[in-house]
Amino acid sequence: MTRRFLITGALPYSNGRLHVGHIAGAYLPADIYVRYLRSRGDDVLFVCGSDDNGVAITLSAQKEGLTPPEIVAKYNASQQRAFEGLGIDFDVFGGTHTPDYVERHTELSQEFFKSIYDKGYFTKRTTSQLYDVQADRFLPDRYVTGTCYLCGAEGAYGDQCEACGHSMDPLKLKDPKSVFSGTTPEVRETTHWYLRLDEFQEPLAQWLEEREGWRPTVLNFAKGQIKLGLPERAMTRDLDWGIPVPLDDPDAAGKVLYVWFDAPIGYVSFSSTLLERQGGSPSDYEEWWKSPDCKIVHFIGEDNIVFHAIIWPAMLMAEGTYQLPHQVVANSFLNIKFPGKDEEKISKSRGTAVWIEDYLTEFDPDPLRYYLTAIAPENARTAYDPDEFLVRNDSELLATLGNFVNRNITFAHKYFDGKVPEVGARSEVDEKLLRLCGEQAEKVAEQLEGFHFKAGLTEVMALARAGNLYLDEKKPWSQRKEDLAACGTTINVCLQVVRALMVLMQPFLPFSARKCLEMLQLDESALQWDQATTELPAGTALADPTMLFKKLQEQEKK
RNA sequence: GCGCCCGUAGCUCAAUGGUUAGAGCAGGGGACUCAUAAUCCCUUGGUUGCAGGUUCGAGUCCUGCCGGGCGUACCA
Repeated sequence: MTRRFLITGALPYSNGRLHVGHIAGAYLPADIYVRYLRSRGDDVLFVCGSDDNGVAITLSAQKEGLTPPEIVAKYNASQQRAFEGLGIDFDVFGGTHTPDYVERHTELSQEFFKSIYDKGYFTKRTTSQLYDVQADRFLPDRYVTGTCYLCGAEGAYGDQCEACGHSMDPLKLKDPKSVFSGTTPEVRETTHWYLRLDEFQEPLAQWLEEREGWRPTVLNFAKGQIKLGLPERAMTRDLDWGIPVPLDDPDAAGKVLYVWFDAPIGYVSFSSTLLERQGGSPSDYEEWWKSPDCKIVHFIGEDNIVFHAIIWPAMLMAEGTYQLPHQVVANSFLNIKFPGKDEEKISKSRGTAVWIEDYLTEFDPDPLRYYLTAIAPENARTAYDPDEFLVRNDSELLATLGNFVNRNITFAHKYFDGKVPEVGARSEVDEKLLRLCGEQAEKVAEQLEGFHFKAGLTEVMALARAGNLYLDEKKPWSQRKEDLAACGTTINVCLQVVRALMVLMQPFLPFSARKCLEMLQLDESALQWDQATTELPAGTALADPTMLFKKLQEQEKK
């Protein structure tokens, strides 16, 4: 029976380019999973897009001398280039304030909000907040500085004093200044709508308790937050950039939805836009989002756990007609280790990032996909090391996998007229290796079904290693001189392994799998998972060998 | 300060409380030559951060300590 999956990648904020951390965290594992599912014949919708709303967009825009729509367009395009270059192949890459998507997004977000509103899960509340008269805007806590009223340190932020670590009430800060204009803000009253998360504390706790197969990091964090208690959270903001609050109430005038309220709805609205574009009805998204036979899997980074494992499910519970996520897969952050320096966090401002667009000017996508999967921060933080990237490309990816494919294709060309040689009587050694293809296919599948991408990749490499070992045992370069038929059998068996490897590597290394496909002169359907053990007939003509991977380290001559 | 997470070989990572803690890479030695000097075999390497405790049995559970990280801008 065909399974159905709706897979999402966390919406990247459209005020910056993508770096290796983004990819390792959410998008690469999501893409691997999707490619795997598709090769199994499952029905998959793979959805992503940029997160275009919120105060940070307006600030970034200001900083770059652009309008919000301009900065959104700029980075949405940049991100799409990066994804495309890496072969991260979404069915749709929308944007919550991007032309072609914003209309549907607005509509669905407002509907969603109103639905929760009608059910009484919002509290309308008026509070005092600091207001920057000159900049004509309310100040988020983080955008106020002043003197800490607890320790007296200067430069405390409205949400926290970095000197003593205490959280701050921005209204109590001494000598407050707006980060925007530097002027002294005044206190004004403002009204917002707060989501009553407390109403969902019990249902959420219960729901999380029943989750199976979730990573402990996700569950522990979410359960811990719930145990601390879920305060009401304002779901509206005083801002002129975003989705207007859809209420007739005069207090709602000029206000927008909190960016984290509308962002996850982007998954839904992009789905809707996509399905309509494919000739369906805009409401077709309900077959994915509201049908229990479809499994929804969110891939995110660790900073998103609170939203995807608590707030978004709470929103869904409040709205009432959607199903809850089947899985929330979160990776930890990826640190970076530059030569001669200590491991450190990826930081845009300190320039300690490896940008995807930069990477792609120099290297092919698959080596990065390989390396980022091999070091994926699935359980704990790991570090990206540019030198190690080169080493692992040369000594693992190229030497073990690429070389195995290459030596067999080349051998067939040299001694068997560029064709798959006839297979004679197979020995137990031959049979064992052929069996291993199926066994490894099962192991890889099992790991991927459980979201263990790193372990899955290890099993792919294990097959390549077994192939190399087999070659060394059979020594076809010697067999050739003594018994050409036996030699043919050996190469035939190896080419079966090449075919299996092609199928198994496809989710991880799609570009290289395609090269294999071309060398074996097979069509697309050969990449289906169950084709891993389909025998490549003797006599099949092979295309000229092409290198799957390039050597990247400087060769020290000698 | 408080809360949470983490600490396993030089590096990246594994080990439902159950034999002697395992792989890959890197290092050392050897074999081979089809292949991108790739491959294959052998090998070095660990007081599982430290100290206690529970248990027939602890890398795994508990307590304390040390170290790092997160909770806090840019950020997955």
